[in-house]
Amino acid sequence: MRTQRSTPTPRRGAATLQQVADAAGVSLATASRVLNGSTRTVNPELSEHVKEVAARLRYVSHGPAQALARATTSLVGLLVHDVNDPYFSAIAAGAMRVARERDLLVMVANTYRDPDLELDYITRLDAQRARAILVAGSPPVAAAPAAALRERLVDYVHGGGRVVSIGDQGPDIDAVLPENAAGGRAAALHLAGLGHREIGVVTGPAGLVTVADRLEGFTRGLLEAGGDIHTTALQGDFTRDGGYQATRRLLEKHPKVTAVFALSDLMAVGALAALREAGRRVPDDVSLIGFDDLAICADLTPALTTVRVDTEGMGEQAMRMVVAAGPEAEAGPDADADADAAAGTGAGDAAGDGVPADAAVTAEQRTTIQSPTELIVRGSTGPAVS
Amino acid sequence: MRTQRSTPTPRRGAATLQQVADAAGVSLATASRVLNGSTRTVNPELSEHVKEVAARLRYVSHGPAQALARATTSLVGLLVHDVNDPYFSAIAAGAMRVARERDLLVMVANTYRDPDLELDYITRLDAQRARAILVAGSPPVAAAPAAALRERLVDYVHGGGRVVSIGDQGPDIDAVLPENAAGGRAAALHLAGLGHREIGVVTGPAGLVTVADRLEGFTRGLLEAGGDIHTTALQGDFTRDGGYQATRRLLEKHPKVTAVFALSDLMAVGALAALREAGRRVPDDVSLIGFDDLAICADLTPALTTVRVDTEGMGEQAMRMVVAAGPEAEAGPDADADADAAAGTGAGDAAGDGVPADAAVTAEQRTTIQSPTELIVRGSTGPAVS
DNA sequence: CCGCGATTGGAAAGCGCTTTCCCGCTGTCT
DNA sequence: AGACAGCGGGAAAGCGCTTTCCAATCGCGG
Repeated sequence: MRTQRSTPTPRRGAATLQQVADAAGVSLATASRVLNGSTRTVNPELSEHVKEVAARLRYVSHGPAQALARATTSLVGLLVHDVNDPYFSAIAAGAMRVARERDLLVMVANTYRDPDLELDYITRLDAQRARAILVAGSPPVAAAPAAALRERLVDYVHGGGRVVSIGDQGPDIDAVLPENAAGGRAAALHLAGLGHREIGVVTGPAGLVTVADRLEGFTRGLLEAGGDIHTTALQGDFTRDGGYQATRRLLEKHPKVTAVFALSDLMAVGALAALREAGRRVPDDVSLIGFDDLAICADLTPALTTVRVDTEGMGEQAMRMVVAAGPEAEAGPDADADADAAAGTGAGDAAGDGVPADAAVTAEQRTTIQSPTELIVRGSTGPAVS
Repeated sequence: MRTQRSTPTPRRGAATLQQVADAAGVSLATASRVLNGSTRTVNPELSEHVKEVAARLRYVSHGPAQALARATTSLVGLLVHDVNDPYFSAIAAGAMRVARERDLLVMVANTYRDPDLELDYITRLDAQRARAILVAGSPPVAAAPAAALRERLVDYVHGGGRVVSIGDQGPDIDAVLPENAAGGRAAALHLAGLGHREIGVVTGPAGLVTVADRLEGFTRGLLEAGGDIHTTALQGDFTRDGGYQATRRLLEKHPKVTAVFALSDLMAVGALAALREAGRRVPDDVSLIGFDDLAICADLTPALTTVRVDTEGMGEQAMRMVVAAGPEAEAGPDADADADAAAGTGAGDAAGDGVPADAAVTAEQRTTIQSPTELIVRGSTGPAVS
């Protein structure tokens, strides 16, 4: 019961290449060459004719079929904890800008920080044969899920995919890394410089690499600053409400703090609310400093002093890495020569007891890019008063 | 290694169903039935065995191939002006939640309000055979591009796709519509009730349906409230900076305003900055009211009075509509019996002359859902002082 | 004038998977 | 008992497109 090759089936909807070819009186091969790039050349007139016919028939290429035949797609996946969090939406925006330039479509997956969901999404993206996957945000806190994630990603890479993470996912995964430690250090020096000696730290879940790094830098900065500085750390969710709650507890437990360092701006927003609620004026009674420099920071009252992270830029970088690695050959080992120039952080600091090595390229030959952070002083920090 | 000589091609990367079938000693058909749902049943033991083999071989189904064979995908597109705008990221988050429930992957396209980009993205999504497309945000301001967009969408629908817009895209497109007019009216009544008689309106680009609707409701509300109220409208981009600029101009041109209505919260944030800069205290000197109820509103100083729009809910609704229409019943004209049950809107409509009919289903049989808005009174509005 | 490489169009072999038939078995109904 | 549904498994025909090969055709030098 098979119809001849004239017109297979007038399926509902789009015209097929075959139909275009028939209508134009050329072969399938020629139509394909005309309509979807090819190395082969086609007679200009013929080509024009085919294009006209295609337009008339409203032909739209069939992505899945192309993907099958070409063994590659133009889809990339983006894993974020929550698109609705400005930190991640900025990354997404950056990534999408580059994707657009490269004619890629990006599938965004909201993981809600659920490790199972992350794994599941990776599989789904893999199933779609996404050309690459961008992973934004810290890995799961628990060791087991984090390892599972890494393993799954490595698998995907072995399967021919590319992965770049924004934030560290471990030694196997290429990454663009915000200089969280440097930023934390800058925050510490700023606060110490203002004379604060009783500092509250509103942190996110211990175990989040982002949290650990920022904290580590902060601690180091405090040490560097010298003086007798006392800190109290309280932990909350890495959200506005987490910051609010943690700050409330902080004030209860340790009412004498003259400064609060919130490990993210979102938390700082919550902290600000808690501070205000407790009757503390910012920055007169208590200074507040955040981290990330979300767009809203400048419009808070007082404007929030914070550490700027180039979120959008990181998204762009990550997407660029992911696509650059297409036909390109491996770059030489000198490619990272620029990284260290950035900040005078701890270039030669071998002191490290707690200091994690900040090598730009590990033995495994993974590629990483540092994204600088910068202290932005606004109105929420001021001299300490006791 | 584990490669059998019987397998077609040990391609780089993933195992194919064929390889799994061979390794499990069953036919391709059986493997398919086991691993990817089917109506047909398979012997439990055999099934288990195939699954084991598949797991061992790390088989991951090939989406594009499935799409080709099944003539349908599990991809849906989401068109937004800018993911980085909290209004849209909230919609995206809502849509993704539902997508996740339905095992759909969503491809997000950032259009930057560029009509050409929108068209292009629709084509690209169509090419991927996206099962549906969600369009968020007002259509282009200019008539021609707007019409082109609509036409392209209708085309896509005729090709078998589903489209739902969030915000009105014209009479051909199913939509979930925020009750912008009602919200505008509520804002007007609130302000009028507080005694304001000189009101500044900070609007977005004339022509944006969203802007027009909110404005229309506002004007109507003012009329309803009666009294001798004077308004001055200034226009800016639909962004924070647009609000800032417009407000500056407003204050220059009309310094006596005692209240400002910003047509979006983002604009209100800018307005707040401009007001503060001009030395006006909010709400003592000037009341300020926004629209949308972004998460940040409550944390501004003063907390922003605004009209709540259930952005995330709209995203969910839209995605639900898009997938609900799955079975593709088509059926006779009786199939829609359920629709009207939703709201007691205008069962016996007929009435309207000037009033835009808010029928749930137009003659064209498109489906729309209203998403209610709600006035949220916070600290940025207060009694008028003269 | 003929042979030869260069072009350019077409036929056809897949890409990996779904699904329709078809076939051999059992179990059941007369 | 014989016929017949019902069930579980396999062979094979595509889905729409890319990409080898092949086969003409054309231009030219010998």
